[in-house]
Amino acid sequence: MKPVTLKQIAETLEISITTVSKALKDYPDVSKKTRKLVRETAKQLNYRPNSFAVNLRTKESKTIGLIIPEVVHHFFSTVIKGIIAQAEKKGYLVIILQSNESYELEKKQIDLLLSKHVDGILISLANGTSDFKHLTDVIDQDKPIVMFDKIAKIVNCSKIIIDDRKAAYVATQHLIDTGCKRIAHFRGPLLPQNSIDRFLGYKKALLDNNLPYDPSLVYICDCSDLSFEEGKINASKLLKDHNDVDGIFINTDMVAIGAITEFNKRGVKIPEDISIVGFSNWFMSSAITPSLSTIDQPGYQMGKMAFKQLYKELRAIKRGKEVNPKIIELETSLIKRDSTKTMVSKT
Amino acid sequence: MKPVTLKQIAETLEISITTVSKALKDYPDVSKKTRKLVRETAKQLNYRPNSFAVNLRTKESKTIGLIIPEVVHHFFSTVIKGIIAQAEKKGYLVIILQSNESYELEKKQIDLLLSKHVDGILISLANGTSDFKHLTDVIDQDKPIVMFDKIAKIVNCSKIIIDDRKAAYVATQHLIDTGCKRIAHFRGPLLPQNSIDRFLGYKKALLDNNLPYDPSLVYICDCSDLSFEEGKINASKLLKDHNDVDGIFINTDMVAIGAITEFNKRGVKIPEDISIVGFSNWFMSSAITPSLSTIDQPGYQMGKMAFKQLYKELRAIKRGKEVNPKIIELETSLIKRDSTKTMVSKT
DNA sequence: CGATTTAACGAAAACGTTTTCGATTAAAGG
DNA sequence: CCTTTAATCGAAAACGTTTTCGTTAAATCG
Repeated sequence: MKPVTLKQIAETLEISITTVSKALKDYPDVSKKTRKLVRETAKQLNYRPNSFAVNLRTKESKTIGLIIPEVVHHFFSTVIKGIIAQAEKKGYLVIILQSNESYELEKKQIDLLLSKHVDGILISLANGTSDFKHLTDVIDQDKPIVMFDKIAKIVNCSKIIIDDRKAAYVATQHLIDTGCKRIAHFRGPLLPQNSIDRFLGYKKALLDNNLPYDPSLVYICDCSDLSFEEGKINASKLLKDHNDVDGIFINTDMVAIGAITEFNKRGVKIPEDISIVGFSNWFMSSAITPSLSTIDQPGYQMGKMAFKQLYKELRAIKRGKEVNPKIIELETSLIKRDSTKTMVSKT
Repeated sequence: MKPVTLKQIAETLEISITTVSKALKDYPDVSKKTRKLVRETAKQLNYRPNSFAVNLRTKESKTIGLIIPEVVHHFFSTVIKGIIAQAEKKGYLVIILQSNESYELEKKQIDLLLSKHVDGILISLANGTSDFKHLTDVIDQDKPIVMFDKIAKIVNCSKIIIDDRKAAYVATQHLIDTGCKRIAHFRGPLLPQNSIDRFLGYKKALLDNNLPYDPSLVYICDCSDLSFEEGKINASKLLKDHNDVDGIFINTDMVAIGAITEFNKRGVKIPEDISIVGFSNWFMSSAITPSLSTIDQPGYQMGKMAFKQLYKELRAIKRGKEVNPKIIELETSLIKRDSTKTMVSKT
């Protein structure tokens, strides 16, 4: 029950292995008759090219690696879906690894992927990653790498992102437009770029509207798998520390929903007492009461674009051409729901 | 900048390729000195074994395939996480494919994985799959396959499951114990085994408690990505059709949460008017108000066990031993929350 | 009819590793 | 001093494919 090889086809047809190979790959120097004959017996014997041998010869595996901080996450799994779908279209398979937001793991996994000779790598950085040698190593090996969502500006490779700063600005501006005067921010961890950018967008919106920036109104959360809880905790803290806050821009929908849950429990009315804007447009944000205004973050498209860009570079490298990194910015949009409304009392 | 090979190490050390290979693989017939020497220069030159060549020689890729109906799904992504984590421990990589609940795609993907020569396959079946030749094909090729969650009883391979029937029975019994007399069921699609089993468990619990089984109380939902909406829709229908229902056992937490949202909106009190039990213990079920009683479905452990079993079979096959399929049943548990409470008015 | 082109095929090298088996040398034993 | 044994090493085949380059025979041309 050994798998069928070119050799066996060659033997049953009493021709050479070379001809069989050529026939199957539509080389011009093989007659129509033999070509047809080979094709038929190949199908009959259920021949499958041994991909190991093909890989060795062609030096490519038609496989890419994907490193993601956390698989169990609505946004990321949406990105994964986009990547897989697009890759499959082009005949590529995707090996997924999870960094668990750990720089050490991320490093090991890059190494693992390189040793498995994937053709390219897609990555969204771990929160803790602040050294980038493992990433430049990939580029040095002439393998394309493209980052998405959580990127490092300093690394010279293609990136698929959204304008977190602008989106955060829009979100905060919306709170201001609906009458909020004292706006808090539940931000993400300190390191990742997008968490920084969202904070900066928030800050800039305040200043542009002549509202004072008060650092004590900024709460940090890890955004780990406990982010729902973090939302509740920070909501409690906020109520205790600042009873004059009338709006919050929150780094993530899940944290926002935690906060809403807490506010609901405590009888704080949304948006009458406090308006809230989240981020990412998680589907639950339209389900909760009150429904959550948020920024739509196009995960599926991000995955799609990430692979498309990688594919471009894959082909460029194959042809020996130089690739010049591209930064693709995807559009976001503000989705207005019930957690923000223009209040007469506020205006 | 070509990658370093055994040959280059051999040349710089002026020994044979054979010895280099043996030194790196700790063969006994190589002296400590040369072993050390080889090791050092290998590290120095940053040698990585060419996995393509290794694959070709050893006939294994240390890679497994994973086919899942839908990646963007909390339960499944939890399973994925378990699989990846366990696989990484054993030095295996995971290629993920998504069947989109389509039998045709599933078939193609199995074929794709086989042609890529993965060492084994993990699969959770698409809802539409009712023919199993593509699966038995895998077994015929002497490659292990193990199913999880959505399985086909008829295929002779290992399976990691929960006792859906029992769990559904427990859930329904809990509704009865808390005083419900007329219990509806929002079930999943008609084909997949677990949706059938949950329905049967529901039915059996009714009959065992001398409650009549009324088919008109059973509502079907696709459990696609719209399941939240389905919950709302079915909740509305139920209110219109049967105003005497006092309990619902719902196939999935997400549908249940949709239903709760709808009931909340319409002023139907949970659990006073209607008690609800969901299924899977999605983390949002503890977040919603009222919090949802549900059945805990151990996704991470399921993924872990699935890979472990596959790994066992992988090793058995490698040693030429016969594998006898195993069916592993994971424990579930009823989690009582606020959507079910013993009501004086009901008892 | 001889010379040249064209069509069809095959031999063989190469990809980089693993592993078997034989060869060589030195140490041990008689 | 010769034979046996152990310790090191290397030659070579094999894995299955792709691709270059020759070779042969038939067809074309002047």
